[in-house]
Amino acid sequence: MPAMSRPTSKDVAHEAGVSQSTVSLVLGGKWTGRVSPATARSVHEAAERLGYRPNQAARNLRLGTTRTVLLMVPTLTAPFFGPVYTGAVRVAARHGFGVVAYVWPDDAGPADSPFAAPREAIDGILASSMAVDALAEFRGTPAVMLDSDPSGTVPTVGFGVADGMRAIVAHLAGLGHHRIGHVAAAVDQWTFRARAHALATEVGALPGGALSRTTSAIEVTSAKAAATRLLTRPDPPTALVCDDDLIAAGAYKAARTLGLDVPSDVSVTGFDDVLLATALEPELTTVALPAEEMGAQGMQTLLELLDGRRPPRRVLPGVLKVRGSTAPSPPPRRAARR
Amino acid sequence: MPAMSRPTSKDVAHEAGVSQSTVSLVLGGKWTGRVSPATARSVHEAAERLGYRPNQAARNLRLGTTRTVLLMVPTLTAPFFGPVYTGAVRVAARHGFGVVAYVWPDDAGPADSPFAAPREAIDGILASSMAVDALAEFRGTPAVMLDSDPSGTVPTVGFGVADGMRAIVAHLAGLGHHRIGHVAAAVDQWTFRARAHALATEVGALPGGALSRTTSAIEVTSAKAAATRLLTRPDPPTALVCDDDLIAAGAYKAARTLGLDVPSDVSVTGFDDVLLATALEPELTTVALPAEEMGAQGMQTLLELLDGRRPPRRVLPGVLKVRGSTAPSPPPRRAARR
DNA sequence: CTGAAAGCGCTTACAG
DNA sequence: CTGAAAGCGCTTACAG
Repeated sequence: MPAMSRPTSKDVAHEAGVSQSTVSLVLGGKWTGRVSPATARSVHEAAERLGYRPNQAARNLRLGTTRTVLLMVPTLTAPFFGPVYTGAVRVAARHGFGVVAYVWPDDAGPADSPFAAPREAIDGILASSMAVDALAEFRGTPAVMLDSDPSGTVPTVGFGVADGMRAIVAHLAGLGHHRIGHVAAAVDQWTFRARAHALATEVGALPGGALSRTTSAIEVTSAKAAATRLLTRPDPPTALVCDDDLIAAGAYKAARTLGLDVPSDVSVTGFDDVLLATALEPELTTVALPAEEMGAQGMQTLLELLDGRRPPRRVLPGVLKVRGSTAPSPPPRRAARR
Repeated sequence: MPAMSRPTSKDVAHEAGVSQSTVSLVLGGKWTGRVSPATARSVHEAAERLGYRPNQAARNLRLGTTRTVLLMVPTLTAPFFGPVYTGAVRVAARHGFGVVAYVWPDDAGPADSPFAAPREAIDGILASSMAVDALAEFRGTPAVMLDSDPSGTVPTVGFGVADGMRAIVAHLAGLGHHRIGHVAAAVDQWTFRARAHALATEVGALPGGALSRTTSAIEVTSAKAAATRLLTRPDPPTALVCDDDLIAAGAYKAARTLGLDVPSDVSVTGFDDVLLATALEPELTTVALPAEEMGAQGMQTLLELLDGRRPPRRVLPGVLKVRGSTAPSPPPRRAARR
């Protein structure tokens, strides 16, 4: 045979001397009692010989389903999304679904063509940490939003972010802190707005509570600068509450550069509990967010949705991990000098 | 209209009072000069009204292409793969391709069904950090391997891993180190075998060079234990070469627990230069691997392959980043006590 | 136990 | 400028 294209089920049928239907039945595993074992074997052999693999596009078209779910995330560079994916895959696999990750928005832009391939050949969408309007162009596709604004009509799985902040403030207050600095993530996501709101509320309710606030990119250099701003104020905070573990790492650097010890001069807390949290010295007090569980429950929710059910809104509690970066508030001191 | 399924181009045609072909032409953007502007407008309006979105499966079947590439990675939890994805997307977007990430092997297992959906409805595969046989079940699909054994027949894009190790050893030797400990990653990947081999060769070529070696999972606790083993030997190394930045973080912890200062008592190096490297104190001397560039060049290579060309093998140099974790070798000392 | 036929929803020559 | 028809490669009733 000369250079030829990929074999189809027709080729297999011809090779095995049977009809296309028989090939489909056999290869689809639905042949017992309908096709003789001998025929089945010869079909398998023919398929093997030809290196046949079914065309998914045809299959999807015929079946009207892809058994594939798209996990839409704003970035794959944050350590948070790996576990989310892993959790989603775990439950998807049990139901014969595949999960594929997709970063949105991407550089391709929607202007290119209204036919953006990977976004459509799917049965459902799991969208993590996005604004609701991200789903606008997917209307009609069943979707579940993760770690996002729960006020919309789309089912969500969220974290108990406010409770997490509450736990941090309670912990800090118990150590005698009441001048708190918030190094907030300069990222326009619901979760960070919720964190800021909860923190402000909690510190406001604290006797003598004083909150200072600045924002930072989720990145060490920027976080160091931001923390430095807070720490060099006239009446500096004794504890820095950071929106993310990576920001906390920047706060450590700021403190050290200013000659302050973590935690005896200044306490630092993070959020997420990624690998970095225990790689740091001292290990970081932070709120662990069950990212993998979020992926799992998100997929669970999506599966229920695809099943025609009305899944409940789910909220996963964050867990405060007290480690070495928080300690009793030091006696009042002057502002550190740069 | 009662509860109905998703509209098709036929529905749009009917709504606009034109034929299916006209709808396809208009919505595909190939209408100028072939369809009157008025007709085109009414098609667009009808499509809008109905919330029409084309069925990708049908489109893919008809066109025989998906303009989608699968990025296969062993995990999404390692910080390395985010940039690889990002780089791949960057060049894919320029060519109208989408990129979708897929972790393999996954829990689904191949036993479930020979028809694994997401793996097939694609034009090509970018497989990162995998054994060659990972591609076995994808035979026929154009593929490029990243950071993998280059000895096979599949085109590859790799890192100059050996040169990176060479640079590390040269740097360390220049500081007077010759007793080197290798905290190797206990991961069966080509890149780590290449690192081990290069390091052994380089240290072997060093006057008085002595290499000790142990392995560790790519994870802080395991790395700490591994580094401790090396550091508590009778004639301990003065420098620890770690296969990964995260392992280096564990080495820091081991040193501190043993009362050793990094870098004055023991130098530590990493590999990769992920965010963590500069979050640590002292900042980590490591070899930066251009992960994003690998993704970009990998996609470039795949595009060439899809184009029927025979792309060259590409190698990207690692760059030694000298930071605070390496210093001149200390005078000989006794083994540290646990 | 096996085959012929229809049809999933597109796109693209081909006619007119 | 517009439409009717074929066909991409499957799967699934339906006949026999």
